[in-house]
Amino acid sequence: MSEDINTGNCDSCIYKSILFEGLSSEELRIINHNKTVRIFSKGEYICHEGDEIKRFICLKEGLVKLYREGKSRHEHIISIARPMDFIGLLGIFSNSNYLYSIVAIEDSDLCLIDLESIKSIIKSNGTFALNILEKMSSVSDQVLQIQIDLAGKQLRGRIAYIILLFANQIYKTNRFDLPISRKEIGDLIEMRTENVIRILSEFRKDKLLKIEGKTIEVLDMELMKKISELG
Amino acid sequence: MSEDINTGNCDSCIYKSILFEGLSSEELRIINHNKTVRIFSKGEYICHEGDEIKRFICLKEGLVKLYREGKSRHEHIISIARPMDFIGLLGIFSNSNYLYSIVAIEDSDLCLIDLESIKSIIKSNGTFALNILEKMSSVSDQVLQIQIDLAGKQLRGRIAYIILLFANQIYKTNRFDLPISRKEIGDLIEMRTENVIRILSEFRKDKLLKIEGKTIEVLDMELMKKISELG
DNA sequence: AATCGAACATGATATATATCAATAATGTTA
DNA sequence: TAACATTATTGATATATATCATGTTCGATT
Repeated sequence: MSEDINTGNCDSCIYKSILFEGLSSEELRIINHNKTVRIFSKGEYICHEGDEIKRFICLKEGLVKLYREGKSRHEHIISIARPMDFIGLLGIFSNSNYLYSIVAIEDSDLCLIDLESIKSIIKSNGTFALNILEKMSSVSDQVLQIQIDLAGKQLRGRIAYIILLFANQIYKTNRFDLPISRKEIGDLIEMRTENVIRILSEFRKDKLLKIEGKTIEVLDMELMKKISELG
Repeated sequence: MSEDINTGNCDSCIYKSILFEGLSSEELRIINHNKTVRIFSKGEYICHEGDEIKRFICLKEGLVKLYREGKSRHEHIISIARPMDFIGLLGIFSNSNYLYSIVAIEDSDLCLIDLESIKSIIKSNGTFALNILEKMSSVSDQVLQIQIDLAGKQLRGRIAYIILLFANQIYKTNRFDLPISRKEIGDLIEMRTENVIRILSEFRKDKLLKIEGKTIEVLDMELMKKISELG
């Protein structure tokens, strides 16, 4: 386990302009004194399902996955979160315990802010309150949209959808390294590992994708979009 | 179209104690003057996908469905909302337009509050802000949980899950009238109408359910729970 | 370099689900 | 009441997906 660090200054943080814009210097001081900045290595747990929620978590750098252990079936990945997402998003203000686990899938730089401090500032600063409401709403909404989008698709459509999500939303390039295994892709879009592999191979044979291990290149973006939408 | 009415007094509203508890009398006056109370008949649209979001919608009585028109496939019902749900929930603070349509599936009594008025009170009253954040978070979270729960199940499990949702969450009784058609159940849990009917018949033959048209009685609650969890 | 386990890959087969077809029941309108 | 449309139902079949079996590749460890 790495040590907690509190070096990062809020003034230079990417979140300052998004979230903490209108805060008074006193409010910023509170945040600054009640936060922990820490690097989590790939594979390291950030929280476990059932843990008490004590921190408001911001992802500064890296990539994490939120997932639930299925009682009956396999692990279900709820979301892959990237910087600017408030990864403690869902239910953080309505539940006292996490409904999912969070694990770093790349080395990640996180800022953990004491939740009570955030709540006290919400109470005292309405603009901040509205701001945080908008941001949380947006992130939760995105997660839900993805679940709904996926629910209506069959395997080919789901694979195309998730590849495009990585290409266009997360890495913003046609060529990228998958941060997760084929099994984890299956956990994310509810299909078996074998079928993930099979359909990726199909897309490779059909010249839609170039695949070398974890490196994926989207060769025919238009057709991928069509498969994702209609699939 | 029925006429807009503004008779309901906020003092006697079920939402007052949940949501508007700590408001000053001036703030309550603002709400009271910027709201519309209206009955929507069964089948009537409350909003259409794409409409601009201008109101904060509370369901006082009745039942509504939120759904998206699928581009490729069928209609997808996102949620059946009941009183105490803020049905304009998802993205109301982060989007300017509705991502789904809302239709009354029973005669429903709604309170439509001007969204800007709500926002201005959020800014001026931190306790209200935190309160609304908690409630919105809770409702969004529930919707997401249901989607995630359903994603991992096969047909029998999904039918059991949705029957239990109606029995335990919505109507709170073992015997109730389904407010929606078999086709709509299919739209809600992503399966074809024929299979909804088939599996309901199966459950009837297995003495799990008693079915007379739209009236459903859960005969073996324990087994239904097991099917729902493991399915 | 040898060994081990995990991830990747492909084919054969079983199972789950959708689709198609046909009919019955129900409600709605003229 | 007749005529019609919508919903509910069941069976036969096609398709999609999961499962099983087996082998290969890759990376970590010794």
